[in-house]
Amino acid sequence: MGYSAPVATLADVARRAGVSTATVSRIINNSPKPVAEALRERVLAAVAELQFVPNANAQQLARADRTAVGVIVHDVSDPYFAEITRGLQRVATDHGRLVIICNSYRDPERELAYVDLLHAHQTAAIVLAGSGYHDAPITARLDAKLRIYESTGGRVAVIGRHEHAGDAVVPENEPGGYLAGDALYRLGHTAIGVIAGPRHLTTTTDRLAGLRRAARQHGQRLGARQVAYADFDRNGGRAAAATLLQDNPGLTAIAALNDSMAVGALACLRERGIDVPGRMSLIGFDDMPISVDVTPPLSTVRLPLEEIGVRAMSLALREGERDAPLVEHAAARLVLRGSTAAPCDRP
Amino acid sequence: MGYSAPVATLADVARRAGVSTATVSRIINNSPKPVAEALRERVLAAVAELQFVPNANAQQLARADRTAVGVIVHDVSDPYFAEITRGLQRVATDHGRLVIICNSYRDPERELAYVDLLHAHQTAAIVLAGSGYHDAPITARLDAKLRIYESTGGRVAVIGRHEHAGDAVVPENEPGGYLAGDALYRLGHTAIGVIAGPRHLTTTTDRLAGLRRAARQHGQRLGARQVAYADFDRNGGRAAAATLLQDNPGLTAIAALNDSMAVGALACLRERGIDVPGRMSLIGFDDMPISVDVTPPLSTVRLPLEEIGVRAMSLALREGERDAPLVEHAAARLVLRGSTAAPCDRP
DNA sequence: CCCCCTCAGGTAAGCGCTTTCCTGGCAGGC
DNA sequence: GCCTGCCAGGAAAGCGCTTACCTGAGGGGG
Repeated sequence: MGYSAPVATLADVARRAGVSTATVSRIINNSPKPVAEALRERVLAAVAELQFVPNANAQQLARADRTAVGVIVHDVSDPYFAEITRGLQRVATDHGRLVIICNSYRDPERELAYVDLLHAHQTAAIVLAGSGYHDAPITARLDAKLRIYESTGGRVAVIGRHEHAGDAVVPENEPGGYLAGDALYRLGHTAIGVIAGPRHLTTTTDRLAGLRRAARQHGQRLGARQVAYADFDRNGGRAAAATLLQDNPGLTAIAALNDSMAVGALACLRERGIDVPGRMSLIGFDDMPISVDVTPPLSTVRLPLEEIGVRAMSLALREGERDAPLVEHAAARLVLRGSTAAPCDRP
Repeated sequence: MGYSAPVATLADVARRAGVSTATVSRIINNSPKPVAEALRERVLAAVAELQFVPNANAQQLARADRTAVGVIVHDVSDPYFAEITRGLQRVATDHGRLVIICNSYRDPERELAYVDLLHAHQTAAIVLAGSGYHDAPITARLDAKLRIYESTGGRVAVIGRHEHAGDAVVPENEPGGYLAGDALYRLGHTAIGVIAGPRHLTTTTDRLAGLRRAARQHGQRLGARQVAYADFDRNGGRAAAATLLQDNPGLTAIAALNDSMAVGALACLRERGIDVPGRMSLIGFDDMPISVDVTPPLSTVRLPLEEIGVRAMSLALREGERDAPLVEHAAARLVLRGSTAAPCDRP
């Protein structure tokens, strides 16, 4: 134990079975070339005895085909990406592909490094699942790396808005933002606060743009104090809610740019004894699985996350020459649950 | 576009720079062997011009060292595994290791296949994060495959109880179950129902065993009707809660064997207008991040999930000969929040 | 009865790197 | 001035497979 025995190779198996390596290779790969049954059995026996496991690197090198696919997400443990990943995985597995999941942890440099890494590993495709950045140098470098990868035969599909011309499935972030805003204004709210994600993410700006459009259409506008930027997670939402409350005494509704933040906001509101939706309406974005289980259940804008994953992987894996890039949109849908209501009369 | 240019190789770079492949290799790998500055620049320029990205498979094959590590989980999108994975990733990244995440989707056959796959890819270590199975043939095959992998120099660390002698970090499932049961009995409950996970998972039986021990100690016992088995997720919990309610009219408390199921049970209870904890106490297990955000906040048994991941990866990556396997325990801790209370007097 | 075709199986040339070992040029010492 | 030692750089041998091509034996037809 702990003693590292010499690894059995194809050649060992061949020697043991008294055949050539070519024959062994054909047998373990179910090559179409016919092989006598007796030989096959001898070889299989040798494989078992030597506990031979073919070296995948050597196989990859010798074969021409690329088989694995890479996925770059911000963080799999974030429910948003977890859902998308589930969809990605499903399709990849159905195609018999191994998926390599890379977490960039929202670090653009790491994202770049992962593109190179997946390129180096000869993956057949890369799916970029994170939001795009408002950062020209990074964006340009990313695009360049993806192009190089594509020029060597790799396929790329991105989720969301990226400065990369190619296959993409883009969630309707702007329309979704509009839906959330419109719902709130229609209910009669006029003093609305927004909990936004990091400024440099396109997801943030797109959703926010939708919200602003709704405001405009209802003759309102979102002032600087009405928008609090924070991290796209529960703690970010909680902190942003506190800021918003402090800066906008008359607030009657809050729109959070994702559900995690909304849940954080809910916690903040609960601590302060502010009834939702009695004294404050709250709407989220994404419709993560747990959103129905908080109290009150969260009104939100639903994005078909798993489906987005499915479609992105399908694009990445689609056959044939791609004359023109395919851009699919994933519809946002308003889901009204218990956390939104008309504003109460001022007491 | 879409036109697959011939991929630049090390040899191309060497030719372009007018040096040997050995020199290029040394430069791009920062080999300790000194190289004249002029050459280095020429080579780097050629690398950039040709957009050379080294073939990782060829590198792996030529080098002796194994660098990536593999992780096999049931499902990354399950919060339980998402948390563990976060810990695993962090440590691996700190060690500069690429992590390959494999989702078995709770299919033992797929788990076996992934062990082979990770073996084939020459990963330095495999971390098995899912629960063990009560299924002798599967268990034996898994153990055999892991042994073979280890005999070739691979390192293995498992999380939870598996029939594999080796490094492990095992969550205190039995003690945790005891903690949950004891808390309920101490509050005065005597009619307790249990929402259990799949019978064939060791996690289920271990937690249940703890619960039974608590019952015994309080002069009670858990009858067959008091235990409902279901899938380890929200829907499973919801269905199981309904069954329990139907079969046990006098029930005053429910222990769910994980938080997802507890959340499902909560939904069931809410639908039926059964107040928690007024008419029914509820306790979960794991303490997932969202457990504080449901209403009432969930009492539960906390497992340090991310830490478990950290420790498992540290074990897998530890240096040196491993004379004896290291088995670490991860302590379960009772966390009482709002979903548990003394039983109300019968109305 | 011989020739040629067929086909199972083997031979060997890579796949794209790393690394050991070797070479040739230069400086320093006697 | 010649020999030794040192060092930058190159030649080439693999790493463990796959596969195009070759070989030799057996069978059928003329």
